[in-house]
Amino acid sequence: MGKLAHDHTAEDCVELVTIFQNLAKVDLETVATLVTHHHYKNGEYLFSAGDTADSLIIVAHGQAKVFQMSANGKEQMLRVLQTGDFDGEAALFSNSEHNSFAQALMDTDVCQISRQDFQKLMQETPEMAVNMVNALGRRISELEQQNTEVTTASVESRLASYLLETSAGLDEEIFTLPLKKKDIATYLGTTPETISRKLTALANQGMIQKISNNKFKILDSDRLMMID
Amino acid sequence: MGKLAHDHTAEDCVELVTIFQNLAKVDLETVATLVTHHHYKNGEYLFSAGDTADSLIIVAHGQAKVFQMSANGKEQMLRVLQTGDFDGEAALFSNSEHNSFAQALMDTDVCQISRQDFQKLMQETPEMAVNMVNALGRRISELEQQNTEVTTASVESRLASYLLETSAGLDEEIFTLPLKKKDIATYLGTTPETISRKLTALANQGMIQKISNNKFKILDSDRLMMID
DNA sequence: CGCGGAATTGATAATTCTCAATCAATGTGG
DNA sequence: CCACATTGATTGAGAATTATCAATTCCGCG
Repeated sequence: MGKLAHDHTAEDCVELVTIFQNLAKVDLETVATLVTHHHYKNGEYLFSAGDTADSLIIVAHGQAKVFQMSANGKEQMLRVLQTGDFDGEAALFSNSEHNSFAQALMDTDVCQISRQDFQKLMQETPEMAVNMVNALGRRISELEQQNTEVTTASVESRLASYLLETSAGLDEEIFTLPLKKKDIATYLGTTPETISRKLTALANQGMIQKISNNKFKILDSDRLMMID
Repeated sequence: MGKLAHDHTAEDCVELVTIFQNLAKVDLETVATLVTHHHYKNGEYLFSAGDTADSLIIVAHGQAKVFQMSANGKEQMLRVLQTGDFDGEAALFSNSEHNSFAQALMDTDVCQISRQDFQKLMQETPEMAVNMVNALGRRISELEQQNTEVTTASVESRLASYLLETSAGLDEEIFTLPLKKKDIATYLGTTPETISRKLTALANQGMIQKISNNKFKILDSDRLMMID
């Protein structure tokens, strides 16, 4: 019944993910038995709006975009789930449906725990609940930050922040944008055309370098931060 | 040492507040012993940026606005704490400073629990931690919703939503906006002038009625919801 | 090699901001 | 209780940013 020790994906789930950090070894083993994992190829859906939302979904490796569909059929980007990020909705509210979509942007490994198991886990492992509270708190800060930016800063400034965030934590000088311009646009609250123009503007001002369509190099991060 | 049974404010704290709901009677009594309470008059500050953030702050009665100060000295509204709402920052992250201000908008009663006590409470009362996770989850949903609106909808639409939210849950036909136009403006990501004009526009279209400067009446909530 | 989605570019329109002036409301001290 | 000061709200006119619509162009892929 138990997972094998060489089941790397299951290990990733409990090791990589912040909400499972600082847990006692026993608890980690418990978690491992409750977790199932799935693989998604680029473009496949982790879940869709209307699906029953009955489990916590954690990205063990890869990237997935989470977006909503508005009444007129337009996509609204919510966020990109990176390795270690999770989608909370399902685990938090009882018997709800997903109101958003999640789609893999590359080959992606996902861990899942059913809401029931997860709630029990929190009851039995307060450490775990505290971790969860911290993770949610961090997400709230992010969202408040993002809200402030959207209501305050110009598109050029928001785009600059986005480039800095996206490139952060990468060793590589040159980085690839995971999203299409259309998605970046709805994420930043603007249009693909404006993204195009502003990227060109930033390049002309010597702050970034366009390598290809979706590959860029940051040339002057200080100046990017100062925009607006 | 224990609180008296007639200490209404302390009771309010544990009874009104969602994160203390569904707790066993014993736990409620524990909570009551850990809580201190304070009263603030209109305009007084609950905390300021730079203050040590070492306790969870819960509004037992009244209203307070939470805002940040940008580099150039402009206020950016973050949210209005209503009765039962809390400011999490302090309780969640260790030894941090407040990066925002909270100011009472009317006579306001506040309950406080030190972070230390609150963390211990979560460890010992998993129910409590689960409540907290739920509360934070709800806040995340709100913020995501708000984000989507700001990036998607016109000012007129956002203002309409704001009016509907603000008036919701009030029996009274006529309601008073708790915030000054300046604050509503930064909250919605626009300017006081635009707020003024859009309110006039909504009134001209017969969707709302201006009673006075900050008193309004919703005439056609259906149409308000449909804007944009 | 050519098809098709994505990106770019251009021209124009719409929304919202900014700045400035005026007006209203609120509170204060004599 | 009134004149004055102060702060907030409104209105107008012009400017700026960004959206929209349309036309190419680019690029990956079968």
